[in-house]
Amino acid sequence: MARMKVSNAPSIRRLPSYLHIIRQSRASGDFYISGTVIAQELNLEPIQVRKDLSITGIVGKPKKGYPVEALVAAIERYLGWDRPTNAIVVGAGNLGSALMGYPEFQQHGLKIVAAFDQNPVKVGTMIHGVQVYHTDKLEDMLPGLQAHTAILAVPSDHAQVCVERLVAAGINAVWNFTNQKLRTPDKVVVQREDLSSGFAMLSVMTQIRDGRGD
Amino acid sequence: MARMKVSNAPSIRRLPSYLHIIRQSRASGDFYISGTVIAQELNLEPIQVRKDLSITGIVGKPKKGYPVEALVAAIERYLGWDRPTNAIVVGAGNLGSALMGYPEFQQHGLKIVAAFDQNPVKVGTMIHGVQVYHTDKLEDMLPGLQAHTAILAVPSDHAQVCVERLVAAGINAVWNFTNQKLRTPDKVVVQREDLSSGFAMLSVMTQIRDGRGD
DNA sequence: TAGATTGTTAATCGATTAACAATC
DNA sequence: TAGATTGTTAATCGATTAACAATC
Repeated sequence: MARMKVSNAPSIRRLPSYLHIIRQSRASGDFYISGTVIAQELNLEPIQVRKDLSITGIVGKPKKGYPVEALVAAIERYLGWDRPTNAIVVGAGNLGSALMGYPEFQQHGLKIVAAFDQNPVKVGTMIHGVQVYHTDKLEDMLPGLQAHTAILAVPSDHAQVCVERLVAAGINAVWNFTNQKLRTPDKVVVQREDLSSGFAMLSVMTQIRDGRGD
Repeated sequence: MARMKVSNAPSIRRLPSYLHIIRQSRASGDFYISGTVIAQELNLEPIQVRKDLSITGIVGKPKKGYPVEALVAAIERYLGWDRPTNAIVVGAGNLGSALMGYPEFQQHGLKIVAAFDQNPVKVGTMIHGVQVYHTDKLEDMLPGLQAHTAILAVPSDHAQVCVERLVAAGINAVWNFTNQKLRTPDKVVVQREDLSSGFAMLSVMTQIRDGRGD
């Protein structure tokens, strides 16, 4: 499983955007929303939206679109966002703190139940309502927290050591915000969030626009 | 240009990881690095690394690999990271502050020259060495800052209004950390960084591993 | 030299898009 | 009803992977 294979990955990545729009539609009282409207909103092709939504199993009505309530439920269910996920933040620095305060996570069932850090100045404080513990307490506390997901935001050079400890203590899903490739046992799922690759895209798009000749 | 079309997008997104490893290799005194080694480090196929690197124009030597120094320079050049990019951060909240303190940006030639925020408590302070100004000063200050890139980290409901002001004031590249789709003139390049889609991937991978039956 | 590694060309794979009949 | 929108099937497109001759 060293490299987890997910089919439909591009579709899955688009689902949260759809969910966002469909929830807005629900909030404004609509009962149906068409793929055409969603596509318009996100600058996509309607056929792509229909294809993506088909993975949720919801069928639409010609002329009306998809039933909003059922679609929200089906996307949440497909993503596993219909049940709570407890997570810990490891590394309560700038980025870790920002993630603790990120309001949207609640809408994904993601609950940050504790943070861990080496820095004695941070230990014992609350950041955005989350208690910060010393990393040494990790093994003691993790079982009681009912959390198997870790949001990793430590300095890059601690990343590998850190993840090994996390896995030993019971973590099996890691959202990796460091720029390190992590070596983990097969059963551990890792999603790397790579800011650099986003900036690479922005840089290249800028150059092309400015006539780099591509 | 409403939807900027970039060929090789997946390759471009991988280049920063390659660059990171090749720089490490350089730091440890190597003159050559093979695609095989890079692939091993990142859990990729060697053929993919070779294909990706070919877009930089650097040719390798059979049996030895690619010249480290030339490859670093070529990737930086391809990404436009060989020349400085001045950027402003708009929204000095949790995420905006974290981005100002993100050490890796320096290695990409990205320099944050100012931050803007509505909050009077923040205005006038320095965050990670970056001066925070009131958003009202945007139009006055931007011309003097020589910055055409904005890192957008305002609350989602301000995103659209905000980007319109930015564009009017001279911004032509936006790194969008809000969850909003932005409507912008064709000439403006936008890269959206969507945390939700990353979490969607993590959630689905977890479910598959736990036997959702996919 | 022998063999590891390259670059190229072709094959495969998967995602996007097009076409269109079905239908509310 | 007329027409917008759906779901399906097929075509296209682009990215990944395989095969292999060239070569240091």
